[in-house]
Amino acid sequence: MSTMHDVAQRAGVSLKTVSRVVNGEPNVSEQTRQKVDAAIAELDFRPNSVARNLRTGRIDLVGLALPHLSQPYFSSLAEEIMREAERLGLTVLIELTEGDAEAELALVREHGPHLGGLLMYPVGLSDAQALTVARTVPTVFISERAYDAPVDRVAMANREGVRALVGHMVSLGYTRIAALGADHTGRPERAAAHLRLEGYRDGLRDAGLPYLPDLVLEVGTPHWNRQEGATGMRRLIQAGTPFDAVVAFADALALGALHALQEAGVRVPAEVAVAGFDDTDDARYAHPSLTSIAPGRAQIAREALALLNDRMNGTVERESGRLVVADHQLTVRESTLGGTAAWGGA
Amino acid sequence: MSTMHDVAQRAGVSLKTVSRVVNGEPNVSEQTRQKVDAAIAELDFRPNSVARNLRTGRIDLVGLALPHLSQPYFSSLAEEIMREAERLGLTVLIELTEGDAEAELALVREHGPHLGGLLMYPVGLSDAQALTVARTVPTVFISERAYDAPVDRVAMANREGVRALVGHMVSLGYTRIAALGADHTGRPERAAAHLRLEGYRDGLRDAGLPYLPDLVLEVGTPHWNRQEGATGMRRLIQAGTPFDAVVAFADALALGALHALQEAGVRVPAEVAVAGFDDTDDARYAHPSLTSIAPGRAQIAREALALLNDRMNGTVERESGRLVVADHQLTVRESTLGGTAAWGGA
DNA sequence: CCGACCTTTGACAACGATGAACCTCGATGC
DNA sequence: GCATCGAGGTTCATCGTTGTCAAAGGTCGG
Repeated sequence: MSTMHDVAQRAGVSLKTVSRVVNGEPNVSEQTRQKVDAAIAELDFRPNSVARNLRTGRIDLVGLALPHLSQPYFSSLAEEIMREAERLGLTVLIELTEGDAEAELALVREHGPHLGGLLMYPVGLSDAQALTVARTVPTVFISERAYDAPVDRVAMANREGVRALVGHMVSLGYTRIAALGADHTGRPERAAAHLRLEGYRDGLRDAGLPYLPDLVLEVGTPHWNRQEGATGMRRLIQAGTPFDAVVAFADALALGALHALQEAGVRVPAEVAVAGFDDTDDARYAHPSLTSIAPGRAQIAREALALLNDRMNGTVERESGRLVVADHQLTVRESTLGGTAAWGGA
Repeated sequence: MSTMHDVAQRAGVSLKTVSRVVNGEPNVSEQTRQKVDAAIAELDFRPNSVARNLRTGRIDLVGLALPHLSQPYFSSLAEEIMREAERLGLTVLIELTEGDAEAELALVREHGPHLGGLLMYPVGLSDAQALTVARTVPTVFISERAYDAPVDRVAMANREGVRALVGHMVSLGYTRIAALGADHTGRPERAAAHLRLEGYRDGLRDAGLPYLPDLVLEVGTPHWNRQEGATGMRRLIQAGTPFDAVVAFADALALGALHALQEAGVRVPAEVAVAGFDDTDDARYAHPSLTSIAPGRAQIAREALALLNDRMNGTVERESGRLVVADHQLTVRESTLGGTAAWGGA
């Protein structure tokens, strides 16, 4: 590797002048600039970012702390964030927390000081711990849970999204709409479930439909997965409570429900309509393809990095909290329409 | 952040002595060591890795270059590698190449010099380019394609795995076994398809069964996905060629095939058995759950990092090539047995 | 023609750590 | 008693950049 020193020598100028050219600083004559540029090209010089970071104290490395990578939502979120970060000239370092508060904190202790900023999808963090994290390194949380602390957060339109889903069902004439994925424990880390249930109630209220507790299905584990969806659906079918639509709080739940319904010989959407939330690839490729709420992943990535950029540049008050809620979009597919689109279609 | 200087002052020793303690170098009295350790603890000092890297020229950051993160195989591979790397005290920097040779090279040009090592799942790289990459930064490729260049590579047991699948089918009494996912273009980046087809032939030969071209289904795009699997399967069904089993070269293809079969009213596994390759989560949760070959992801991660470690430490000849093929494991599930296990079960 | 002022450039220290070389001091060998 | 040795410690230069400051040279108004 050639260094700035080599370039300076070759161009017959001082080190500092090369630095000026590289960083596009003013007060360099056009002639000098060209000489330096030529030398840079000839030597294939690239500034050593390690040395630069040491000198400036700035680091263009931002951490991305996620519980897992294997769940589609997280891997696609990571992809979006990496793409957006590249556009901003930032490098993303992904860290896995396993959804464990201890690991979340350890990560920040360990890597925090060497990161320029941090995007975190927290799971176990308490209000106080979230603040601790944000004080260690410029941080933006991507989380459905509201923190009682002055921290930045980007969230999905949980409530509005489900409300739109219910509205969609109503507009198609369905009236006995089940909710799948509720949580009644009130645990703060299940905030997404709570908000989505609120959205469900909003939707019913909009339509003047009654809220029927028998149609609200709780699921077990905190991970919304297909098995939980199938189990919940089977419970409803066996209970014999009549219903003509299912709004699941996650695509995985909806896919499980879909399976349980087909298993029971119920035709979707002819007899029962189903919709999910997240707009994962699995939803698109399901059979029938699944109506879902696209939570604006790209926007979440963009906004989160924008907020983080502000913090890294110090252009925002230190102990302040901002909230951005991404736009949602209703994506209608076969599971609520019964159209003739081929399997795997849009 | 406190620096080594602060620690030295607090412990009443010189900077270098602190450095010795931190790095576990010899020639420090027990007494001094304790004083320094105490000071480190009190100040919560952590060595600035940026400065250290600058001085030593060593970096504990290894790149992981993958085409995507959204495909389950890659995200779970990434998880395994990150876990293993942590055990080795290495940090992993994930980079997305989109499967583009240009991007793969650009990445190496751009980040290569700042990485201690690189694990790459190459897609577009030619033999010569692979060598260029390996010369820029210590590199281990994770790839099914053999490179005609002295580079390290870790691969799956493509051929053996499919051979085992065919053997499994045969042992269950199936005799007209279709292969789904073949490639006849001969393009080197489709090496996995070629090897798996070889394994298919091996399996037939083992059993004394004839190779019937009509049962070998090529699929379109280079990405093995569900749609391609479904399309291929439909083609075979329509052709009317009798078959009683399908060995798909990827789980995604198998899932698509499963769908096409069910769509056509064919019962799996009662009428036709289906198996895949990769042992993804989707295979486990499919209905019926899918028999598959587990390619030894954990082992791949472990071996790849072991090879890379050697290179980073220079304990292996510079221009040399080593090959590790991971063990495969046949994972039998409902799609070939028709057992009574509940949907979503193991 | 002089000082004020601006532009262009360079010398030098600094970021925080580590490696090389050197110093000190008590113990050891002959 | 003197050279030698090794443990324990220090000092100083250095990695490759950027920030600070000052010097050199030019322009311009008075």
